[in-house]
Amino acid sequence: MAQGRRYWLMKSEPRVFSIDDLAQSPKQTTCWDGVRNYQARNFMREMAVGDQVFFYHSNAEPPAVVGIAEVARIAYPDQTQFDKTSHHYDAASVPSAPRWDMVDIRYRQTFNASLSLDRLRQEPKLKGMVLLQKGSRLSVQPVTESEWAVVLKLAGAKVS
DNA sequence: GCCAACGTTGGC
DNA sequence: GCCAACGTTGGC
Repeated sequence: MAQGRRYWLMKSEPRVFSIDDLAQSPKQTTCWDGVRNYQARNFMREMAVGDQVFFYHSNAEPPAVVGIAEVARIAYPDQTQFDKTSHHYDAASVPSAPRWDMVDIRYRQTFNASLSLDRLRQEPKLKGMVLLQKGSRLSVQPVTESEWAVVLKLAGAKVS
């Protein structure tokens, strides 16, 4: 295992892009465009290839961690910021100094039983998770190694 | 669909 | 540099 491999959680609305969509993408890989929050962007800039990612369904019934992906490409400019026809267009960003980045993530697995937000809240060991903090809305957030292990265990997922 | 919490913008 | 107004996120 690579030293210092890190763990993250990324949110997506399943009606927009679900973990099934990721699994069915070419090479089971997608670029994570559209992030327009500086904190989330900064976390993506810290990512390394091979970092592990919990795939979280937000605005879902129920909201839940549904599986695992991994970082396949480190941060690079999100082209949608320059696309006037895109929802994510940012008139204040210029190609010589792109404001917004994205990473590529690759599908790894879908949990047999997804872990609802409710279930996660019931686990004392996960009290500190960024996801569970009051008012937390970050769409890209760090997960500690111990939180990663606890969630995996709750999911009954095979550790590889 | 509501609205609390949070981030961003822009007037001053 | 303060802060009110506004927009967005995302659980419920």
